[in-house]
Amino acid sequence: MTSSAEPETPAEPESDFYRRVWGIVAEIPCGCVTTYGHIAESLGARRSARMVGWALNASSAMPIPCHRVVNRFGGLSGSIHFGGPYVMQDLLCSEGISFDEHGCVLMAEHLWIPPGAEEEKSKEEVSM
DNA sequence: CTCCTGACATACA
DNA sequence: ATGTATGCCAGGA
Repeated sequence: MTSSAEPETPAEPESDFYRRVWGIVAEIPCGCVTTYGHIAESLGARRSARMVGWALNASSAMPIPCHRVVNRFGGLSGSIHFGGPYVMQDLLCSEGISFDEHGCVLMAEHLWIPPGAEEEKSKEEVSM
């Protein structure tokens, strides 16, 4: 290797923010789903929940289970960009995830919280 | 170069 | 409780 070649980062395709999102989404266990807010919160930017969605948009060419990322309502938001919400339902269904009458994921049964987000929260109840 | 939109969430009125 | 407005950052027109 050339001595002046960086070990990595030949050219950051996207912001580190994106990679962070992909890292978390990629950590989502099978049969579980997470929400934009929780991902953003684990990143320390709960206000940037939008950016999380953008990161997923850029992850179209990445091994990121976007179908495991749902909105606060448990609805498959990214399903639209996948070419069909039914495609995702079948995908999630194959992972053992169930849906309700509205076609939303049963977050109460499959909601997964990324590591770090749990520590950040619980700050409003501590002031007891 | 500038403005708006965009796969959401939260806060305030 | 509902609705409107804003925030985040980046990409597209």
